[in-house]
Amino acid sequence: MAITRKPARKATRTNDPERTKADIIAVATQEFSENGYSGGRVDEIAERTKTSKRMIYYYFESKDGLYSAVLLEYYAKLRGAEAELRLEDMPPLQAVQRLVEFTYDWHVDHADGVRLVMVENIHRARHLAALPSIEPVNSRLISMVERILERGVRDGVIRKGVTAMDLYLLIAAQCFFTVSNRYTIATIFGYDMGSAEVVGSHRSAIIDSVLRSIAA
Amino acid sequence: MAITRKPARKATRTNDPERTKADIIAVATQEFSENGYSGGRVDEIAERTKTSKRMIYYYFESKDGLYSAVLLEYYAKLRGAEAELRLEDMPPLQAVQRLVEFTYDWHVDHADGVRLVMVENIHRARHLAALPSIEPVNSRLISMVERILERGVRDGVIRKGVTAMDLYLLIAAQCFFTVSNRYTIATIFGYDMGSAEVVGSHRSAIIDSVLRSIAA
DNA sequence: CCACAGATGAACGAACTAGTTCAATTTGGA
DNA sequence: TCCAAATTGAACTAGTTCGTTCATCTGTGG
Repeated sequence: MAITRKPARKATRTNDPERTKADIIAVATQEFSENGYSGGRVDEIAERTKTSKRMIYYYFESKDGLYSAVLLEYYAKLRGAEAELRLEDMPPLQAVQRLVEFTYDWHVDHADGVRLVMVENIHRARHLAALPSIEPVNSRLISMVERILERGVRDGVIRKGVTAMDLYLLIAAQCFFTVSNRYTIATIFGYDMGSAEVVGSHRSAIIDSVLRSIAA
Repeated sequence: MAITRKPARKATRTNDPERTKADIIAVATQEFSENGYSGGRVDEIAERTKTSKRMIYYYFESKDGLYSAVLLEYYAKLRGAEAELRLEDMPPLQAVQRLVEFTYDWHVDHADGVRLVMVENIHRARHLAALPSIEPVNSRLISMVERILERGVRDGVIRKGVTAMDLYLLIAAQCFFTVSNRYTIATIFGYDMGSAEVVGSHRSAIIDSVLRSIAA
């Protein structure tokens, strides 16, 4: 009798822990990226959630635990997106260009994630360091870039002496900065890196710069 | 009798408002850059200062006012350092290289300032925007870069089509990111951008990349 | 030499915030 | 059907934090 007690209603309206957890994390991501870790309010998160503060502590134990869950979720999403890029199958220069395009678009589309990473750096990556299995997964990206560089050098289209880390930092710095420092740049120079025209021209400028930097 | 009452002692030991203010700002800079705006504790600043909390509110009115003063001080220092660069007198490419070197070294040496700018961006430059006379002063830097580019194009050593903003962002992004994301990069990739060897090689890599990007 | 404005210190309070307590409800298995 | 475990809600608390109050001190102009 338990199965079809209220067939007209939804099958499971209450007691949906996964959905509840996901909802909490989504709201918390917004709150922490907007106000930082210390500035983020648990009560505020609770209020904007479909559930209550009690649930936050039930599932995540503490503010710290919730914040860590938010970070983990963010990096999991990023890893997932990167994994879908099949750069190994492309010609070296095209692979690099694709990586720049992806990285640029991804940062622009995930401003809250960028802010989260800023917050985490202010805290000296304290929470991130406590998370299990972060380094090995992301090191795959570096070896992927390494293989692209090797192929490029062999084909004579990429110059020797460029390390994978150099190239990755070159790309990441440009893409990250575009989003991370958007507001101070806009205030100081009156230059809005988020406006439609700038996004277009700046994106090409970065691609151009990266390709020129590694060209044979 | 007032002038030489205690010649053996210091002339003015107490009641030195300028010194007190400077002391407060120095301590506050550390506190805010370490813990963010919300995470920064006024009581903690007061305790580490030679003076008391009462003085903080006496001179700066509020936590907000103190934070704004810290920001203003930081940008004043940066402006001062930039003004001392006499790039106009140098050959174009040498001027660009000098600007990169200066910007890199300056960010590495002012990690607390970099953190402050991150904090300000998380708050969408709210405090910076409220500060008077920020934009005009810093726009001078852009026109300086513009003149270098013009000379470079005229001399045939810099390619056409590079805007001053593109070049400045290229430089600033690399130098800023090196310091701003040091901790997450170290945690995720096991690559310490603050270590002695990396600082050397990474600095050259950035100079190289910038020069290649603008070369004719 | 003295009054007065500027500068300073200690203690206090009102508001906020992370985390808890106590109790109720729902679910699924025996 | 019934019980134990999972899930949820409302009110509460202990500790913190910004900002203030009240009283005092310091240097200088008249």
